[in-house]
Amino acid sequence: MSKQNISLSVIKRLPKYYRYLESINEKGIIRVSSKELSEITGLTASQIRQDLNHFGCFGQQGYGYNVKELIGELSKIIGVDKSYKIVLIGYGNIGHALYQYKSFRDLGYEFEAVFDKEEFTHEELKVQKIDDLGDFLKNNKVDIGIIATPKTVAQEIADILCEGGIKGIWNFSPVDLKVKNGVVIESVHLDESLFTLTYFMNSPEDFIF
Amino acid sequence: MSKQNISLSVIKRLPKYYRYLESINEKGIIRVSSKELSEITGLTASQIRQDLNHFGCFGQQGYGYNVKELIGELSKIIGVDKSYKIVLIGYGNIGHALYQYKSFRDLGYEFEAVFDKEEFTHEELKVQKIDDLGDFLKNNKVDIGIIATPKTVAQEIADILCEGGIKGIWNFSPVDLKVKNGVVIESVHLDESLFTLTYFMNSPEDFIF
DNA sequence: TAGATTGTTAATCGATTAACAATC
DNA sequence: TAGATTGTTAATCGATTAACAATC
Repeated sequence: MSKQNISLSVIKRLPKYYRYLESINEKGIIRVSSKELSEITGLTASQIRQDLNHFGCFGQQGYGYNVKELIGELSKIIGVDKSYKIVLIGYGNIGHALYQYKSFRDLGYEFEAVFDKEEFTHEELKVQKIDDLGDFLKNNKVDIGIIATPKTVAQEIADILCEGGIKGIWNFSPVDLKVKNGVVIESVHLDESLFTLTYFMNSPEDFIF
Repeated sequence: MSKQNISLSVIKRLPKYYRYLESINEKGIIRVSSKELSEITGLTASQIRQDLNHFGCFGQQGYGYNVKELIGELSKIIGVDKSYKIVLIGYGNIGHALYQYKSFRDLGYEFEAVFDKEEFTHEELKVQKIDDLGDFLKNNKVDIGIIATPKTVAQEIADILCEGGIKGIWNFSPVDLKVKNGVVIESVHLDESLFTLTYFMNSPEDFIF
């Protein structure tokens, strides 16, 4: 039941469970079985039960899972029950979109500061000069750095973030960053996603989803 | 050597190969071995060779792969050698960012029209009313629909897109869309990505990447 | 109690890695 | 030719699915 040895495949499914359970909960449903979850998620009931059992015994024989309770457990497992302090680097198209995205704030992800190449003010938001990032991190405890810069400077920014004691990087630039052990990287490679779509559009015989 | 039976794992790696090869090419490097590719991508040489051999014999014993040639082959396999016509639905934060993103245009992805709840004009771009999407698709051949709407209307939009004969949907709303067979869905679930990051930030012992 | 459904072990399936003959 | 490196088969490893005893 230790957290050790849990595979990436399992972990990547946790947010999906969380999302479906939230939508079930919004409908006012109290309990759900792995079979029912299987039907709406498209995963097998067996896999759902085994995934959850990596973290604990949240169900009850003959009953299934209590929706609210399971959401609570998943929140703790994923860590969305806590709040996180963020710095955003790169206030271009994507950076701007992420900054505006309200859902993340509601979940407890708080933007502490925004940096770009040059300092400027945009609708009451003071965007700071990137040169001041290092100092800012020295004086403020920040958990997550979002990199939404051109790929040419992404690694450089990552280095500053690591040096500043950040715990995780959410990377939107199309490069694979190298960081010291202990810092977590999660990348959103939009180019790769679009290419995957493109591949399948040209391969009508491929029905592996 | 048929395209049948190629697993999703393999296909998801193709864009990565493409990206690394482009960067090697930019450095003016002519040839590359699977061993060298292994070192920069972090994948095993064996896996790289086996992945590529699903699509053809692009290498040469004792030499390796010609960088430009392999890029050309990958372009054809992925389908980035062609151009694609896009409609964007939802011109909010993310929709706006995607519309502005220059790289995609350079690669041959062309925005034919943009739709939102109400029609309006923004910096010379005429955003059309969503009610006109169906008609637009009847009169224009469109390949890809990008959904960047609130989740409440995403499935409804997907239905209109399918009805309109679209081939692929790039979905940014946090739902799993259901479409008729033959239409390809690729979703970018930002919430799931952020949750995965969050999970690992709270699990320092987990070193499975 | 009888029916339902979990938690968990065992069986199957698929993906990755290792090895090496072929050959440039 | 000798060295390097591919393409491909076989071995290993890991993830998914099936099955079922436990039990609510």
